[in-house]
Amino acid sequence: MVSSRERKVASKPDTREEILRTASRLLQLNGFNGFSYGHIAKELGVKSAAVHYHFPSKAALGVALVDRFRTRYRLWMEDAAGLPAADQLSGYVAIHRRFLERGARVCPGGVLQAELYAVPEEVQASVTQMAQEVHDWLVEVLTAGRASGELTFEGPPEAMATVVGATVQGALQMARILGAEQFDLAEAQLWRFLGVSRELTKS
Amino acid sequence: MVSSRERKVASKPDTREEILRTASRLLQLNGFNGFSYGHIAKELGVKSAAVHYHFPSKAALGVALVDRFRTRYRLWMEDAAGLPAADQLSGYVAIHRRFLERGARVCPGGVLQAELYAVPEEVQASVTQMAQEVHDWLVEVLTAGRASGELTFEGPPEAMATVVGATVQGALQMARILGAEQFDLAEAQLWRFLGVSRELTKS
DNA sequence: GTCTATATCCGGATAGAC
DNA sequence: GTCTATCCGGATATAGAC
Repeated sequence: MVSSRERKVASKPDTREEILRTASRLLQLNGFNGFSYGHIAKELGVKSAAVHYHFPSKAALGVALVDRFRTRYRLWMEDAAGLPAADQLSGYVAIHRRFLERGARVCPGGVLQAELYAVPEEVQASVTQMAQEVHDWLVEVLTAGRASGELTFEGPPEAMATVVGATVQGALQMARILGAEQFDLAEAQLWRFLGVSRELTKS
Repeated sequence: MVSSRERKVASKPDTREEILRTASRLLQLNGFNGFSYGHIAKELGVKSAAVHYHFPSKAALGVALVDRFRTRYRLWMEDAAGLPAADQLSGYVAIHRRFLERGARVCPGGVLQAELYAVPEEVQASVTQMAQEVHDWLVEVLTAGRASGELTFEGPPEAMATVVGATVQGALQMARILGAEQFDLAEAQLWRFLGVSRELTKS
């Protein structure tokens, strides 16, 4: 699927992609207002003007970051669509736990929500869409999971979705201070509330 | 409060205090890196140099903000110490819901955790202490509450504390995007998990 | 305590050479 | 595509007058 035209001859694996990866890491660590073109450029060994070439404005960069994350998310959801509800939820948690493992990062969506009114409007719009999509997905999975008998939680799926999403986001941020174990504790607790014995669905 | 001009000349209730209140509001709305001396000064109708007089550096201002919040918290905890566990937890949630009501703000502690590595070290230290204190308090209340039979949740109090804290923080941030109702849904769900019928402890 | 003025630096952004 | 050079504005911070 890779066109023959764009084979990178050894040491030139697409600067644009590297920018996105670096920026993504910085976003997860420091927040949107906690990194700059200069930071990205320095890490990549280029000048900030080069970054501007690929992303004219920081708003554009922010939107690209969110949309990239959003796309991956959607692909993953489609991929996991057939699985049991518990497995889908397990994957959802695992995705977030990975942020933690990669050096105390937090979810890009979460940190952008926290500083929502301090980021460009275009970015706000993208974040809003992503958050809504993820929330809808959670509601869906929880609804189906309970209908099929896989899950046995109480209360409306809508409320449960908010608790699951908020717990994951919040625990991720909290884990930086209280330690990574807190995230695992929170996860274990969620499984109890969902009526799932975790050992069974360990991925 | 009223549309009539505020006579700031007549009533002079400590500029320092007004700075803290304004900065606190901006912090809750935009995050630590989302406001400046200039913003504070403009809102108060003074120059930024005046703000520097009261708080020499932004780190100092940040620490003052956190410590002020921390102190209030501690006083409130002492105050509520005698109450039933459900009432204490209810108050805890209410404190946070108030942020929401005051114009889609989030918890200062929460937003600082989100951008933790992008704030001055002194501020990080204060935030860490506050978060630890609140967490310890939650564990205590939950432990005592279950021991007394008031609460009937499953799992270790430690894990439940993380879920409660994370849910509140996360739901607050999420409510900006998904709507304030989400916070209430999450709260209701928490009460279910705690085995408390919410109507009884409505404050 | 607050002001004016200023120093310094940084961040976002653009123009044009290579 | 990346560089050098540069502009602009904003942010932190300080000095000294009032």
